Amino acid sequence: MVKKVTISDVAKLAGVSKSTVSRYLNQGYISDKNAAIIKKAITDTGFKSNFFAARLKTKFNKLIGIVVPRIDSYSAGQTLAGINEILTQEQYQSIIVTSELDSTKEIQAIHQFNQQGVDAIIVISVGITQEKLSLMQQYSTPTIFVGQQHPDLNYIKLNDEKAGMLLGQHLEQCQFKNCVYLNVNKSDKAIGIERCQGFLQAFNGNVHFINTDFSFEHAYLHAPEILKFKPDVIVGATDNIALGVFKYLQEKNIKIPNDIAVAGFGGYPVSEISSPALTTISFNFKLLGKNAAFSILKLLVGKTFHSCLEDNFKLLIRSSTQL
Amino acid sequence: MVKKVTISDVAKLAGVSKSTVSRYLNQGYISDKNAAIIKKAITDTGFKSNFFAARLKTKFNKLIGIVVPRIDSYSAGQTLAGINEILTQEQYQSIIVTSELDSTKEIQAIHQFNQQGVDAIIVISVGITQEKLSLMQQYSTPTIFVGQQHPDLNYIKLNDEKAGMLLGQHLEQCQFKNCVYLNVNKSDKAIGIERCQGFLQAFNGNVHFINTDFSFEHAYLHAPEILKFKPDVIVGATDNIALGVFKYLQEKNIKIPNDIAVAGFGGYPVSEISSPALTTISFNFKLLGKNAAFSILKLLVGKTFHSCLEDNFKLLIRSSTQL
DNA sequence: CTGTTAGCGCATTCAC
DNA sequence: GTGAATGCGCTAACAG
Repeated sequence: MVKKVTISDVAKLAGVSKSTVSRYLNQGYISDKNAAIIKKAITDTGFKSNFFAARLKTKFNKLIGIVVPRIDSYSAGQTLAGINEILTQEQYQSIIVTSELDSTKEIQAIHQFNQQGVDAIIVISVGITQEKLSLMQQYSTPTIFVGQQHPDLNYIKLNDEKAGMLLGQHLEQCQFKNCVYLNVNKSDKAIGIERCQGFLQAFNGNVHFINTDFSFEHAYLHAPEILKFKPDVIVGATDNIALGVFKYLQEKNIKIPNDIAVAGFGGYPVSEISSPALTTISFNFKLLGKNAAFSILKLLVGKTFHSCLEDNFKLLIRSSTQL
Repeated sequence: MVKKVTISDVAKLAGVSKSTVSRYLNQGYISDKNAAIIKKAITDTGFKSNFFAARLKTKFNKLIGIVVPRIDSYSAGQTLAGINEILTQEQYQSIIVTSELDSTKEIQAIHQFNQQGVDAIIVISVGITQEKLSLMQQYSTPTIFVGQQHPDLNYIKLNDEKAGMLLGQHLEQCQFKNCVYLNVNKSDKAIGIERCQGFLQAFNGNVHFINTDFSFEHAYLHAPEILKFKPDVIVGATDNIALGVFKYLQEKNIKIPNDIAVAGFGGYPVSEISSPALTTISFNFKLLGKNAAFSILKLLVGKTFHSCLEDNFKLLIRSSTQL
């Protein structure tokens, strides 16, 4: 068992002082000769800087806390991948905590990260509450909210309202008249309200609402209620919701789109495989994640950051709405 | 900005020594009187224990390093969710690093975690190499490999050989005679070799091999090569691979399963939505993740841990192989 | 450009 | 039970 190799070991091997090694590590001035020697010593010893020790000294740790609703969802995975791509290339690391779609847990996580002294926090939020706003006033750790917006917060999110309009327009053009919209809880303002309102602005037919959670299963189980409204089109607030309905309709031998059309939001890859393929608004979550990471890095170096709504999405018209 | 309040500030306010405060923080023996005083002093000052300082000292920090091939894949997401569920309830935190399916990066990550002084490491591995084996001998941080096996390592994985046999048996029973097996690189021993060999043990027809990476796109693009073999059944080493072929076959108007049957491994939810639904071996990745977390916690408290192959999977016979 | 000297904030002996 | 002393591994002055 090899014991941990510290900066002293490297210094000893290289025949220089610890500080010189430290300088090498932190772009200080050192001679080319020593740089080469140290470099070799580092690879020979397998040294890796202990960031906890570094942190203790510098108060700057290259550590980002990330709060995410769930880790096993497509959108979260994509967003995290985007964040991770940027953070990694900037040598940052991240600690991920899941909120399990629970606002209280989200708050706890933010709290915790602040105490632990991460450099910054990215919150993929399930909704902004009053409690969260006052929490943010207490703390000074740079924090950015992803997916939800509020004027008092740093945020970056997709323009859900516009996305909703985009799909609404399409279904309006298809001349559908009677829609069932499977929504999510309104505490998720972005999806539950903005997206939906955008849709209503563009779609002129009747719209009935049914509430679901985010899951495929829930949508599937509650699908029977939908048919009471005799819709000609069903919209899921996410692709998973839409596909849950899909499964039900197929089992009932109801033809899509001939009997009932279906559309969703998300652009999950699975929407392409379903048969018929699902019309959806395809969001670029990975890019959203990248931009969130870029933004937090800006904030971290004291640059100003402007909260924004992104347009990284497009309407994919597929067979599930085309006769 | 608020000035940093340290344990000394608390001690001063409480009129005791730093050690006493430290003891209060770490369930050491202190008088009830002092405990009360310190408690008050802590809330008054708004003191938060500096996690990094504590860690530097104790070397035991409830922090687990996780290496994962990609964060935006179904299997990784599920496994991480399982790991996370257990770790969270035990108050552990995790740092996740992606290897991008690259063995070299996986090694770097292991290296880094060792040096950073995480308590333990979980590696969702892309394959065991000689270099990795010798690396593990150098370090003493409890480490467990998930998804790949080697007698010299702590590992936990699904029994890929058995899974391969299970699907092989089914296709044999269906009396298919000419199979194209879309495999992955053999450096992934679990999927590239074990799973495949299990299949070959049970399936008696001809088998032609084509190599793919893990992606839907790659499989789709290389699908034309498959038809040269005029197969009656196509097997993807993962569901994504199978579904990439799916898309191609559908575009070519080749009927599944009538013209060619298709099957995969994984049990990704999307396999249920495809049309026809995909016959697959459904793995319980979440349970695998949970068990990995349980195992690492055992290792952490010095209990013995036995590497094992798990049978958390089942054959889902669906329309893609049933005439 | 480099080595020496101090701590960062905390946990942990060890005396008392 | 409690306080003084001692580093954890590293960075940051400070001379040289």
